[in-house]
Amino acid sequence: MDRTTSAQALAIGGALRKACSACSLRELCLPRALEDNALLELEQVVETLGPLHRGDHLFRQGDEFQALYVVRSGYLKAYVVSASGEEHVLGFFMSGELLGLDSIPSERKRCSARVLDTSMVCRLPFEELSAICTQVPALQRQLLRLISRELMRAGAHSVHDTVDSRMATFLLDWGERLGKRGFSPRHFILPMSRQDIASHLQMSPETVSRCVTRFNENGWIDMTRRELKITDMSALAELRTNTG
Amino acid sequence: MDRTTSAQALAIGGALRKACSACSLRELCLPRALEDNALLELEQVVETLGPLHRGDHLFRQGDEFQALYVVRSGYLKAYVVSASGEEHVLGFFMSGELLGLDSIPSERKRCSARVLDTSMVCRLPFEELSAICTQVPALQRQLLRLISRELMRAGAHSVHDTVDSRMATFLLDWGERLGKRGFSPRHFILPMSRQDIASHLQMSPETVSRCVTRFNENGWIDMTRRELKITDMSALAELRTNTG
DNA sequence: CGCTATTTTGAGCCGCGTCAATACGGGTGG
DNA sequence: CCACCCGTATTGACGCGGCTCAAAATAGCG
Repeated sequence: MDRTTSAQALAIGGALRKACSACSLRELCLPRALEDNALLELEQVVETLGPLHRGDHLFRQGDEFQALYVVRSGYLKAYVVSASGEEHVLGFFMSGELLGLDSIPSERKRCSARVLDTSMVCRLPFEELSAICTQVPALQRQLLRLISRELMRAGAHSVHDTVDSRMATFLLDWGERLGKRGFSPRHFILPMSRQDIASHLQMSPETVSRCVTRFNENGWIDMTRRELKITDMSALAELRTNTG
Repeated sequence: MDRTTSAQALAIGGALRKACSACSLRELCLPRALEDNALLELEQVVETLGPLHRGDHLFRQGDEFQALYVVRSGYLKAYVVSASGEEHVLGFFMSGELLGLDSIPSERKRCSARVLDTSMVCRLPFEELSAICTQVPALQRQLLRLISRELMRAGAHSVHDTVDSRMATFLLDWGERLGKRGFSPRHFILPMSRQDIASHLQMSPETVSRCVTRFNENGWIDMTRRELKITDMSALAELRTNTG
């Protein structure tokens, strides 16, 4: 999947530059339910960045806050580096998802965003976006909608569920997000390392590994390296207690 | 403090009904940095609720989303009830703080809010608020600011710190929030039960209790029941690793 | 002054983190 | 095409923090 995705992004890169209206992500993204003339305004302030490559930084902790970002294609992770120097992964992002919402008040980025797999990204300068919002209530609404969705996700992070529960939730959630984008929700390639998963789910890499092994042995999944086939959806679904 | 706070709220309840501009919370709240005419608009859609009493619900999980709420005085908690029937406390709120941000997209409240101690609350009907935002960029900005602050708080919840670390963080944070409101940051009365604290910090009530005992023995705090004196600020500060 | 809810204390156990060693895989150069 | 190397992933052994279960102490309330 790595290569396919990035190749596509490259191929249509030129066209992306001026077309929210033609974007396949329209329904998932900011312009959802926007009228044509509003879309035109939005398009004028959107810049497309990329292709960005594995390891590149979209922004860094401490940078000045200036823009929001939407993933066009590829995958990114957001993370903070704690005082003790360890990385803590806040989340992973795929096409249509919004990054950078955490930093508006401080005027400094609270986290860094790094590319996991070759990506195209739309940049929405915040000042301009904000200005358009005052003219287009629907856009303002949608922005709030997306922000609030983000809040929910953050709040749902109920640790103190079992390790198995958190892992199952993570795998199912990732599959569902892919499903909304037209990919298979039960067979995919994860773009992040075990370390990243561990950090995000608040456990050790060893535990992630053991968890995967266990799931494999139980016949719930078939996972080697980063390729995952979910073979027993309902078994995983039973493990996750929370609101997804 | 319980009685004092609620009594004040009652005493000036009448005046509150029409005065963002005279509100002592103005700097902490939504109207921060708003011009006078914008304030007038805001005042016209704000309703004041209360006094609400311990145990009352401000809203419940599943309710239709219609408004945001700002605490005028008193204390509330937000929580979700999981499928297994247990309560999970998402956060505690004091004067000037905003509730209800998690629910915008779903049109249904994702959590419930319950009064911990007699409270006055401002109700901001979302439709109207949203409409004013399109006319008053500064308000829109401030709303985003508050929402984003909320996001940060949610993200900062780094479990997998020690129990002691989480507890220290919680106590210091609570004190600091009180400090911003003119109260002592090192001597106060917590409005929530040990159970609530435990749920919020993702630990068992027994562990909370043991933790308090330990802190007492170390001479860091002097806490009996809900009254807390912080006697060694720096000891606690050393425990908290994260961004507060 | 008893009754009940909350908090504290104690004993025991288990999940998961830590440390350490091994296996795997992908890239590189001969 | 194979040998080598290094980063990532797996597996194993062990210890401890914090959960669980259970009981005692304390506070709030009629």
